[in-house]
Amino acid sequence: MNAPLSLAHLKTACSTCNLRELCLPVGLSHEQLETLDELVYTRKRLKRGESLFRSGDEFQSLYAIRSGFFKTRVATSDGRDQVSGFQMAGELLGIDGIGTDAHNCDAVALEDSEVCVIPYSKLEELSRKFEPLQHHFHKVMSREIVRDHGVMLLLGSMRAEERLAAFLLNLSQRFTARGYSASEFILRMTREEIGSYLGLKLETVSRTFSKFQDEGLISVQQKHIRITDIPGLKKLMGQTGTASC
Amino acid sequence: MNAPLSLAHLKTACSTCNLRELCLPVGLSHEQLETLDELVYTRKRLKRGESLFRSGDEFQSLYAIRSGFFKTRVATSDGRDQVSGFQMAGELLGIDGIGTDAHNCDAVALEDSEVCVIPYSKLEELSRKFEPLQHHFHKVMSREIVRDHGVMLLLGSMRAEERLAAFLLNLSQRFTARGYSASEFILRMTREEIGSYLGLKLETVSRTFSKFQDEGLISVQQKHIRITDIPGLKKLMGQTGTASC
DNA sequence: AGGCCATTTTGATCCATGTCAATCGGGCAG
DNA sequence: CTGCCCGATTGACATGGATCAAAATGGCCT
Repeated sequence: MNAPLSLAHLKTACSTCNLRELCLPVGLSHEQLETLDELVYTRKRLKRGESLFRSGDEFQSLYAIRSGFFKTRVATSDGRDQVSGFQMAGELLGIDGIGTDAHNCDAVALEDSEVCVIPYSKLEELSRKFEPLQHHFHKVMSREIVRDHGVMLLLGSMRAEERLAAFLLNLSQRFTARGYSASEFILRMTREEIGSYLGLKLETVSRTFSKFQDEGLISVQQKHIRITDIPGLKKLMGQTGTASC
Repeated sequence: MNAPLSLAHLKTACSTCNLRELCLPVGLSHEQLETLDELVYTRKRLKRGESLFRSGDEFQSLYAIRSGFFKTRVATSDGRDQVSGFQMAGELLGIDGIGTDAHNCDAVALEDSEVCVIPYSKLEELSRKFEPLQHHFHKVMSREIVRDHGVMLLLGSMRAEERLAAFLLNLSQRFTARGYSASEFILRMTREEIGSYLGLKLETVSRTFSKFQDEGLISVQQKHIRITDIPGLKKLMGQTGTASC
């Protein structure tokens, strides 16, 4: 009776999660990590297409992605909307809700996914007791702001080709950080969602992918992407590129 | 000898600052406020055109604007840059630096200004002891993220007229919150800076202002703006507009 | 007070991307 | 296995905003 219980505990523990180097616990010692384990009571599974939360929902928890892929989407009052980000394993969803106690965007699973539910009040409580957690949480929020500034830069001053190149390189880098191939991956989102994120129409995204292919930079087949010339893509966006996006 | 000292203290105290309803102390009781007073040791004055910090500078402190007007500016590695925001009294500068321990943008005074220097380590320390401060600081960061999403929406899906309308309405609202006129104000930034922020060229900004004037929505004379038809501007951006920008 | 230079305004033209439309292709349900 | 349907591709054309250019305005420094 003891063994199964501790096993169950093990399954939801940050201290044994293989994403701990990417997620909230990053940089904490093993002992510190165990303190964190009390943070996550529940997990939640979502099927492709399901929403984790929607704009207007009461804010209660943050969510750490354990597996899967999400998009977040913001909307204007007149019905237009736009993808504000794509999130993968180890990344945090829901921060937008803290400021107003209600979520300000929709988070939608783009494939079957699983998230760890982090009650926000608990996170605040723990991070008051526990300096490294506080510090790291602040860093996560700050980096989100810096990332957003990168997207603003992209939307405000880059041409379609540069936007797509930046987008692909960013995905590549994030896949690399997760131990996947830097040059070959499956796009979980549609051309329309990419376009929405990058401030382009889906036709422009499609055409630009084709153009990259003609130029030997990538090979595309529907959602399957292989980057064949990473330096070439980087050059396209004016050297080494921005840190974020 | 005692009196001058306490007077000097009074001058830098959050508890007596007339911006306390807009700044970090918002929503705190008077007693709680006095705890906050130990946060701000120094103020700093800047002349128009001076930088408060630059991208790459070591991150040490946040800055609360006491008076004046700032822009922040992010840059790509290939030299392009873009205004990422305009900040006025009561708003916080420097949050971008937390994530990497270095600033990621430049903050430039657009008029002679004064800021309160908030040592970040002190803020973390105090907000561990002091729950309402922690909570409010998190809210400030979260709202910054939501604001950025609003700008992304604007850059990604609005036309020039809508962007300008949103920009003017946002300024109007923020001036109102500070007790100034909602309909009449001085633009502290140039057309080029407005254009940079909104992803437009300065000529487009100028033309669109002229168009608004022809349509009776505003009257412009160089940097002096008077909004004569607020509902008209709102209608232009598809009803009541986004919360942020 | 005067003059200079930055900023703004306005005009003419161009081009990147949007729009509209048709076809194609692959994955999934039955 | 087959057909259907959603998403992707490609083409033709339209257009909003960029670009290039010139003139006007006003703030600021001497």
